[in-house]
Amino acid sequence: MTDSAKPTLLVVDGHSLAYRAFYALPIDNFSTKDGQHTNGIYGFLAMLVNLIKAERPTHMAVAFDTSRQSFRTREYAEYKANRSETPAEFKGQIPLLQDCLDAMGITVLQKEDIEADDILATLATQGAERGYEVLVCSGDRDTIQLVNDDITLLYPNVQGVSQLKRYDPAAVVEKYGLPPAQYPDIAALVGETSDNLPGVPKVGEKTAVKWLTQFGTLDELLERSGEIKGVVGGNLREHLDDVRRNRALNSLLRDVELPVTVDELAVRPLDAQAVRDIFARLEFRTLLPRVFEAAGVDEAMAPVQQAPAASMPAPAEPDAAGLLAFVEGATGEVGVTVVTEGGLPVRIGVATADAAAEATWSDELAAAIGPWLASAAAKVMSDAKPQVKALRRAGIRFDALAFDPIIAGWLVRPSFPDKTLADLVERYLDEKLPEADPTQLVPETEGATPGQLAWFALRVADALRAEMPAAVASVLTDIELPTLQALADMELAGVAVSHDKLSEFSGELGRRADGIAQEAFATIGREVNLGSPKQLQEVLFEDLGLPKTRKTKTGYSTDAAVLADLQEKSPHPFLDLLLQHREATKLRQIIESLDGSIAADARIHTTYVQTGSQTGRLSSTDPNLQNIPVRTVESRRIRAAFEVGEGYETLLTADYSQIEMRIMAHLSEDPGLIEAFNSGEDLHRFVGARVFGVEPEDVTPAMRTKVKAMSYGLVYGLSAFGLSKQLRIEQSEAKQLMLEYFARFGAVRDYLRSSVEQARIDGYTETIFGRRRPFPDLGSPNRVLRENAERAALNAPIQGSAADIMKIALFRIHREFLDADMRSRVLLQIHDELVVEVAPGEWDAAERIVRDRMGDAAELTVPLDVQIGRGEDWDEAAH
DNA sequence: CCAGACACGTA
DNA sequence: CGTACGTGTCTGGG
Repeated sequence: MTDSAKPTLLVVDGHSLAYRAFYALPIDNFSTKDGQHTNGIYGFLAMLVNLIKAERPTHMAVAFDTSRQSFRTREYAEYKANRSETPAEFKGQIPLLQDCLDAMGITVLQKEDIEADDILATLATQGAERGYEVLVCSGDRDTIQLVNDDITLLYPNVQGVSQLKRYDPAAVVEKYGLPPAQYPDIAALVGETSDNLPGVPKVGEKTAVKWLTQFGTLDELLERSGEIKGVVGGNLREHLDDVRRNRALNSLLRDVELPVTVDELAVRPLDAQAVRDIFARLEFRTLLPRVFEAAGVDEAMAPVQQAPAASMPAPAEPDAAGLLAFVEGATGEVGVTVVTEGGLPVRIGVATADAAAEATWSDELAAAIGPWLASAAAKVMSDAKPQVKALRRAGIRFDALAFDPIIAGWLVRPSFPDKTLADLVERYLDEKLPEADPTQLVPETEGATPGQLAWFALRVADALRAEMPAAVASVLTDIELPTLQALADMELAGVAVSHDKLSEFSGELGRRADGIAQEAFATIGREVNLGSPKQLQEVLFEDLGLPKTRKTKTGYSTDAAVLADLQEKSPHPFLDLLLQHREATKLRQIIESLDGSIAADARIHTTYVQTGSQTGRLSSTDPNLQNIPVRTVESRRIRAAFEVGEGYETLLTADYSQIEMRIMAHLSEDPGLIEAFNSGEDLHRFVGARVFGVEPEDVTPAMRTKVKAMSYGLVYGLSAFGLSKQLRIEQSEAKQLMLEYFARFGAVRDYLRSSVEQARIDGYTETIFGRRRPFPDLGSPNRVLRENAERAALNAPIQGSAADIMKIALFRIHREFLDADMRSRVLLQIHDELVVEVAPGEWDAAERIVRDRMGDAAELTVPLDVQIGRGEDWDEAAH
C-alpha cells in the first residue's frame, strides 16, 4: 500500500500495456457484433480498474505513442525498425481506448516525436519532486531507470497484463544486482533486440552486471575496456560505439514539455453517460459496474450534478381554472406531461421556462384544459405518443405538438437513441433528473413531478434544437411529429383478427407438426428436440455423419439454406422432415402469439416504435405486425385472419411498387433506369432486355430472376460473391452479370460510389428530405467494420428516403380522412404498404385519397406507382 | 431471470 | 462476402 498521507500519481504506458493485452486475449472472444475488436481495450481497462482499486491513485495519466516515428528514429534510423507492422486490428482500438479513458475522467497524453515512456519519465520525475508517491506502469523495461524511493514501477511479469510486479529500488537490486539508475547501462551493454539495438556479442545480463560492479560506472568501463580479457573483451572494444548509442537512446527524457502539470492530473469524476455510451458501443457489460465501483461511484446514482434545486420550479397545484390560466398566460411554448395509468390520464403537468403547475386529472379538469390541449398553442412533450393516446381515450385530440425530445434525440443520433427523458437530461443538460428509487417501497428520494418533467422536457428541447441542423429539424417538424399523430390513431384503432380462423389453423398445424416429428424420429431411430440446434447438430453431423456445414460461433449451422444444400449433396429423409417441421411450428408459433395479442375488442393493437430503426423506418412490436408471413400459400391463411371490422365495409391495401429502385433512379439520375420507370414496362423485363441485349418480350424467366436479384441486391451493397450465392451461379457469371448491368446502367454505379465517398467525407448520409445517419466506421482500419459501414451507408439514403415518403403519405392520408369527416382509417403500415379499413360508402373517396397522397408524397424524376387492392380480409385485399 | 446465439418472418 | 427490423426457443450463466 502506498503512503496514504501523500497524494499518489499513477502514470501508465497505454500503448505497451494495451498491446500486451491485445496478444494475451483471444480476439474472437472480444469483438462486437459488428466486428470491432476490443480485446486490447478490454484487457487494458480490466488491468487499470484493478490497479485503481488496489492503489487508489489521486492523480492519473495514460500516455500513448503518436506513431512509430520519434526523435529516436531520427537519431538512429534503425531504432525499432525490426518491428513488424502494428496489426490494424490493434491500431483501430487505440482511439476507442482513449475515448474510454476520457469518459472515465483520466487524462490521455501523447506528443508528436516523443514516446510514451518519455512522457512517463517526465511526469514521474515531476511528481516525485512535488512530493507525490509515484507509480509507473509500463511494459517497457527501460522504465526501470525511473525507480527510486518515490517512484515504483509496476511491470507485467508474465504474458498479459493481469499480474504486475512491483519494482522498488530493492526489488531492482535483487533482480539485476545493481541500483535502478544503472539499469540503462546493463541494457546498453546487452542490447535490446525488440528495439533493434544490438549490444555486445556474447554479453548478457550476468557479464554486464559483473563489469559494472567491477568498474563502478559505464563510462569507466568503456574507458578501461582494454583491461577485459578474452573474446568478450574484444567484442566490447569493437562495439564501444554501439554501447554509447544504446545508452543515449535508452535514456528516457525527463523534461518533455507537456500541456498539463502533475497537479492537473487529479482524477476527474467520470462522465457516467459517456462511459455507458462507449461501453455499450464496445459491448462491455461486466466491466461497466467494475469501472463505476473503482471510481467509487454508485452506478445508479451517476455523478452528474443534480438539477439545481434553486432553478427547478416547485410546481403550483392550481384548480382547473388556475391551470388553464397558467397555460394561457404563457408566452412561448409550454411543456406538457401527462401521467397515465392503464392508458388513461391521471395527472397532468405543464411548465414554462421558469414556472410549473400540475393537477390531478378529472372530468372538470379535462373540460377546462381540453380545448387548450387541442388548440394551436405550441407544446413540447417527451415521448408523446402514449400520452396523446391517453388523451384521445379521454376524448381530447391533442394538437400542435411542436417538439418531442425523444424523437429529436433519435434523429440526432439514430444509432444510439436515448430511451428516456432522464437520458436526454443527462446528455444534453448534464444534469440529473430526480428519480425515485424503484426498489424502495417508500422511496427516500422523490421523483420529479409531472410539472417538473414538463419543465425538463422544455429545457431539453431547447438544448436539442441547438444541435439540430435545419434539415433535421424540418424532418422532425414536417415528417415525424405529424406521423406521430397518425400512429397514435392507428394503434388505438387496431386491426380486427379472427380468433376462430387462427385457432383452427393452429390446431391443424399442431397435429401436422406432431406427425412430422414422429416420422422424423423414425428416420433416425431416436427422439430429439427438433427445436434445439445443439441436439440437431448431434444428429446431423455425428449420428448421420453428414458433411459439416457453415460454421457458427457454437458449432455448425442448421438453418434452412444449409439444410436444403445438404439435401442436395447427401440426401436423407430426416432433412426434409426437419424443414417441414420447422415451417409448421414456426407458423403455429406466429399464430399463437397473434392469438394471444387479440384484445377485448377482438382487435390487435400493435405499438409502432417511431425511433426503432437507424434508417427512419418504423418498427412494430407487441406484436410485430410488420413480419406477418406472406410468401407461401399456407402462410397466407394467417393474413386471411386479419379482417375488416364490425361497422366497416372492406379492407384496402395500397403498396408502392419498387419504391427503392425508383428512389435509386431518382438519386442516380440514370437515364436507362428513369426510362424504365417512365416506359410503363415491367421493371425487371426492361432491365433484363437491356442487360441481355434482347427484346423485352424475349426476356426469359431465368433472365428476369437474375436482373431482379441484381437490382434488389444493389440497394443493399451486394457483392459478386453474394449474388452468385443468391442465384446459385458461378462467381464468374455473377461478376459478368454485374459488369453487363453496370455497362447499361453506369450512373447507378457512379451514384453508389460517390454517395459512400460523400458519407466518408461528411461522416453521415442524408435522405432526400434531410434525415441523417452518422457513419463513424467508414474510415475504420478494421476491414470488416469499414465494409459493413459502407454497405449500410449505401443503403441508408435509399431505405430512409422510402421511409420518409411513406410517412408523408401516411400522415396526409390520415389527416385528409379526418378533415373530410370520414370514418375510414389507416390501420397498418408495413414499410411500403398501408392497410386501410374503409367505412360503408367511402370506398371511392378513400381509394382516391390513398392513391393520390401516396402518389404525390414526393416529387421524383420517376412516378411513384401505387397498387391498390380490396377485400374482406388482408389476404383477399392483397390482389 | 437474463443475455447470447440461432433461426426465421417481413420490407 | 446483402440493408433494416422483432420474436421465439434453447442454452448457459447467475
